[in-house]
Amino acid sequence: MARPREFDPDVALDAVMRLFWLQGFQGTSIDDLVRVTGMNRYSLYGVWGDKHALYLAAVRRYAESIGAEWMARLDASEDPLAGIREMFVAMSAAIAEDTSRHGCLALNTALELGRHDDVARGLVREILDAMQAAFERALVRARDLGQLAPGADPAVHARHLAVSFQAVLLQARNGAPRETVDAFVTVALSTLPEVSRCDVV
Amino acid sequence: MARPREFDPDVALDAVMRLFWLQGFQGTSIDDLVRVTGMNRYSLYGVWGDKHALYLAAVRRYAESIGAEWMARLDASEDPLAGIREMFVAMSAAIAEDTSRHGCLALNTALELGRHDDVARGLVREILDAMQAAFERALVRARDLGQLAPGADPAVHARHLAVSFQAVLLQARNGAPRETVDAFVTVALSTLPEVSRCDVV
DNA sequence: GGAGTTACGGAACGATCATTCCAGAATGAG
DNA sequence: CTCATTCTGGAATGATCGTTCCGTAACTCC
Repeated sequence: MARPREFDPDVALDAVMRLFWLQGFQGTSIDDLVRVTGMNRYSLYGVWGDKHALYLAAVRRYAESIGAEWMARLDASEDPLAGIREMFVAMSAAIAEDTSRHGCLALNTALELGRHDDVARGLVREILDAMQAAFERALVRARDLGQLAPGADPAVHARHLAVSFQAVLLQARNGAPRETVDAFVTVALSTLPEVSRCDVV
Repeated sequence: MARPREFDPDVALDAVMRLFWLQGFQGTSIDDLVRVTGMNRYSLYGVWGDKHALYLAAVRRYAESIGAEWMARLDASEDPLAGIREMFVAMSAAIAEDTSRHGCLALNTALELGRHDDVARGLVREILDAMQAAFERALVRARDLGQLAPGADPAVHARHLAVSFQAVLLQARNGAPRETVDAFVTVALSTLPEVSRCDVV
């Protein structure tokens, strides 16, 4: 019925997401987005609305792709406590290799827009809450498997793990030396309320 | 010999620092700075140079006032482990009261400018390293007082504490619920390698 | 094949930005 | 008082920003 579009909105949004992830909201111009998507400027407005709406769409895409992948891997781990450990180790390894220091789009959003923008802050909160919930699911599974020390509160430790994971991601953007990240992860993971010699006594 | 300036550079830099702290580098215009300092636009350039140089001066001022105050308090604590605990508790309390979500200027800088700006990143690194060193001093003092479990490495735990403190500050900007911050602090502080019943056994 | 609809490329607009220029005002030295 | 010097208020500059308009091209349906 009309001229077909020459772009794939999904592919384009992915490119947009990656550019915002790298450069931030204010640091990315519409010209940049036109260049990276190969799209027409006007079409870009037609599909997603203005820059702010496009940014929110990119953050949602981030949550549904990058974020969901990490959480799915955690949920799929047969040994939940080992899954949590692997998650931190994998992230610190990923950081060490990321010379362009992406960090985490959700945290970047919280820092850049969160103070003024209630919608963005709510979106970030959803993402972080989802991560916290994933940690809590893993801890509850661990408890049911008898891996947890009695009296340990999965909710409290899930909060700690979620914030700790954010701390690691912050170091990513920050360019902290690997030994700092490793030292942090080691000590942070030592809080996992696993059944240990000490508790058995 | 000439017309005297109508402003105090120290007072002005303080106001500049607070505005950058709240609004970020890109989020603060020269007009904003003119307004908040009451200074002349041209004088502002004359004293500090361009916007970027002014921002770096503000970050240095932040380190020398706000940052140094926290570290001095830690160094002054008679009971070093208690001093560390109080530092985290005081910060989470301060966060809960700060409805405008300042966060930490050093971390904000790392996130906003750190990817491109080597000078800014180096400056932030100095600040964070200084904080880590302060934690390490406290832990070494604790060890000398016999408060630390044998075999505990002050350097490793100092890294953990420094990153954990950053994590708390991140929650500030983020607007996380107080219970999350409290849960994190409680668990994070439980890693302090204090002599305990378990170790005595 | 013509009509209607949608996408395209690019120019154009108004606002805001960092930075600089300029004319007048305030001071101290001679 | 006069002059050199420095500061002040505000206008001007040039670039970049997000957003919109417009003439043309490509496609489907009748």
